[in-house]
Amino acid sequence: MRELDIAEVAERSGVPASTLRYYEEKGLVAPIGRRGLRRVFDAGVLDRLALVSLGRIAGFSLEEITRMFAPDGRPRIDRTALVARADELDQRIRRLQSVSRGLRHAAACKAPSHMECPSFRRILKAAADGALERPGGKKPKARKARA
Amino acid sequence: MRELDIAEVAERSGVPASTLRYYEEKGLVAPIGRRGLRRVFDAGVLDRLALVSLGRIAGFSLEEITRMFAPDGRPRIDRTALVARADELDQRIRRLQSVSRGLRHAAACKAPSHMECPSFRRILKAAADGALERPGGKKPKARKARA
DNA sequence: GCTTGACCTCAAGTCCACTTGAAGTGGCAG
DNA sequence: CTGCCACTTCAAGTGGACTTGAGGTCAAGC
Repeated sequence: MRELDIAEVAERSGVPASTLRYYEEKGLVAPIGRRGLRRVFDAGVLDRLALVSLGRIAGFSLEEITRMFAPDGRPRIDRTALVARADELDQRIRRLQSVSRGLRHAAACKAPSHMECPSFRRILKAAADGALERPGGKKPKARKARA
Repeated sequence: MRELDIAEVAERSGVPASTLRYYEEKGLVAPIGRRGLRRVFDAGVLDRLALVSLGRIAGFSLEEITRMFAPDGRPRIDRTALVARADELDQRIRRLQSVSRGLRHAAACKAPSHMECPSFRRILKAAADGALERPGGKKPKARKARA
């Protein structure tokens, strides 16, 4: 079991030391001890951080991630919740694909105004429709689309 | 050309009046005039807002959106930049797909610890590798992955 | 033993996209 | 003409995720 000091963890994970302290405060990671004042981490923290990273990318808040894989300390996860999240993520992915198509269309379309193009409008709508009700917390935007 | 008051725009777009004022301040939308103090919007603002929404979903900051489709006022867009953005977005989508797979795998995998599973580790790596260098501004996370 | 400087703590600051609140204005129904 | 209240302005507040700064500690090399 390798012991790492905070600078090594920072270097190997790419997560700044200040962030590591912040994560510790939030209960996302924990040093296995101290050498004087200095934190001593187990190399396993790198996996932990990778998991945090995964969660962040998936759109979870730190708070959610904390609850997810560390109610006690083990990476215990509610499998049902995970699948639900994956479903949400897939939904988001589909919208992003719409947006990507929209961007490419906008780049290619010769119409003077993109808004005149039916296919662009359709894409726009597809992307916008999903804009409501975000889980992770990126952009709720519209709660009552049309009265 | 229909004229809308701020409440109508808010209702039809789902964007709160406070946000519309904020957007105006940021140069994202503009009323065509005033009736007394009150803003009067052209119905076209709805398209504009849809475009803003599209941009937000794509991960652009308001600042970027402003520059993108309104250097002067028309929806002038740099097509090359758009394609570049679409490419970035596709890259992001691929990472998200990795994350989705990771979540589903975590939910299904019977290994006591996910970290023991090679396929999970692979997925994790795929997701993490792209975690650097974000455009829109969601999470740069690591600037110097490994020294 | 002394200096060095990486590490520590804690409070405050930053960024982004908004939201909220207080105080004021004025269009329009009655 | 009056009064209501939807609209206005401007300043300040919010929240999440960090970062920064001031001031302090201590392990280690000289």
